[in-house]
Amino acid sequence: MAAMQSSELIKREIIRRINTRVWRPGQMIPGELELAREFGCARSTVNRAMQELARRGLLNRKRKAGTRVALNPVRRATLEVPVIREQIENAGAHYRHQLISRTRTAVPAGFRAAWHTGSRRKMLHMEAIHYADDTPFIYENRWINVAAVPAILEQTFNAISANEWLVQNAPFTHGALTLKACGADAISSQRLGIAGGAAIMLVERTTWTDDVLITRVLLHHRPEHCIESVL
Amino acid sequence: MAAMQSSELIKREIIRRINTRVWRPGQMIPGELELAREFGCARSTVNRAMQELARRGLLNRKRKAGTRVALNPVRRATLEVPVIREQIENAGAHYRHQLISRTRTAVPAGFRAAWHTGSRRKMLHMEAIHYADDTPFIYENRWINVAAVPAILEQTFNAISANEWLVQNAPFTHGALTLKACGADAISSQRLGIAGGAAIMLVERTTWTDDVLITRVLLHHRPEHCIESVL
DNA sequence: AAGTGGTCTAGACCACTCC
DNA sequence: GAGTGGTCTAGACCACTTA
Repeated sequence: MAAMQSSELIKREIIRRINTRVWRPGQMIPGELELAREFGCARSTVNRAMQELARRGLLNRKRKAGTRVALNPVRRATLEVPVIREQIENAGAHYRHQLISRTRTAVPAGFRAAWHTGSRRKMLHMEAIHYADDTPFIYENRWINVAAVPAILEQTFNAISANEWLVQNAPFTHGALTLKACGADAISSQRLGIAGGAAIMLVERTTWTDDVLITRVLLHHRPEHCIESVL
Repeated sequence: MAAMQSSELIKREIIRRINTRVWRPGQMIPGELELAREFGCARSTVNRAMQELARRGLLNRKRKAGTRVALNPVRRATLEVPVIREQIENAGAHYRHQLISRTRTAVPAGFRAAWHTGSRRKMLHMEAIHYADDTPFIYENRWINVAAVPAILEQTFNAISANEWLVQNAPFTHGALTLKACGADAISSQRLGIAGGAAIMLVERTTWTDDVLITRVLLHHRPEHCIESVL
């Protein structure tokens, strides 16, 4: 094997050997030292290449046990989650949002289990509609933990949506995303101006910083809405 | 600042400074050398930490220009796309699949534009149902480019599903994923044993190796199905 | 032209886990 | 216990971009 120059080339060569069945699924492949000798580079260069491929799911690595080609490579699709305004503007439409309600409220019973905060009256609930060229695009139903983001109370959300304000002012350490198809209920069909029962994409996002809940939002999309991603 | 020990701690410290507004969105942050001195570690350790955060979208890095805190951090959700069998078994259910049809056919007119292959009679079309504990979980509607995977013709798909066979035998270089909510049509509602018009999650996956199309599949999920992910 | 990040090296020590 | 990957260091050179 000719000497290679970078971890990028090493990655490609490893992928090539997997795809051409030189190394078969489940099979153990040579260790870092051996590959470093073969490729004429330092071990850490091979290490970087293999860690990247393991992160992508193509390799399974274990200390002492070595590195194996993944049996059923778990593909990961990367979904970009932009601010709603940018999502709409990137589609070439004019963005506008409208606040519908804004109340301090108790946490709905169904949420309380998932809520890590004990207090029951410290939630800000709000509804808004995001328009793309005057067509309702998303009906947003959001709860915000006031204790985590006290500055939220000073916001009117006229100039900037809660979505965008939170992205800029309440960074989170981790979050969960759930996608579900569901029939539009009375409220969301009215908000979106669509027929009741129409199939809509419901996106739920919840974010925390260090186990303190920041916000939970339900995004009801228009029926035609597609979420696209690459593998 | 006390000396830190690992790139993991450095990452957390950087995140902390971003979250607590020590470093504000859009602001330039110190260079690798300066942080390495502050944290009492090698530059490459800082480099690893910052590259990871840039990959996550929290930082924007440019040579010579330095590193800045991202203005509107585009969050990326990582969707795991496992083999359907594993998806069902991981949910604790018994997996079973049933082939419904298997014909060589022309490419449906609606697809031909997206198809990069000119030939019209070289497609294998198949339908299957994936069961979780004897409940129809996914109705699969798949087209396979025979020219790209000739060995597919020898498969009966009794012992192994097309999904799993392709994952193991037809590695792809890139793919596209589309998620959409739609009402069940006559066929899919019958296949899944659900009411017509019920909101179901429709997943479309298309994969290529080097611009040669391998397969395109429509997965019709049960109405309750949720797709979960982390941010 | 100069300063920043990107990558690589050679070596070291450590952590994990299989034997 | 021994062998593997995980991480770190100190130094080097290079690539890119801004000034």
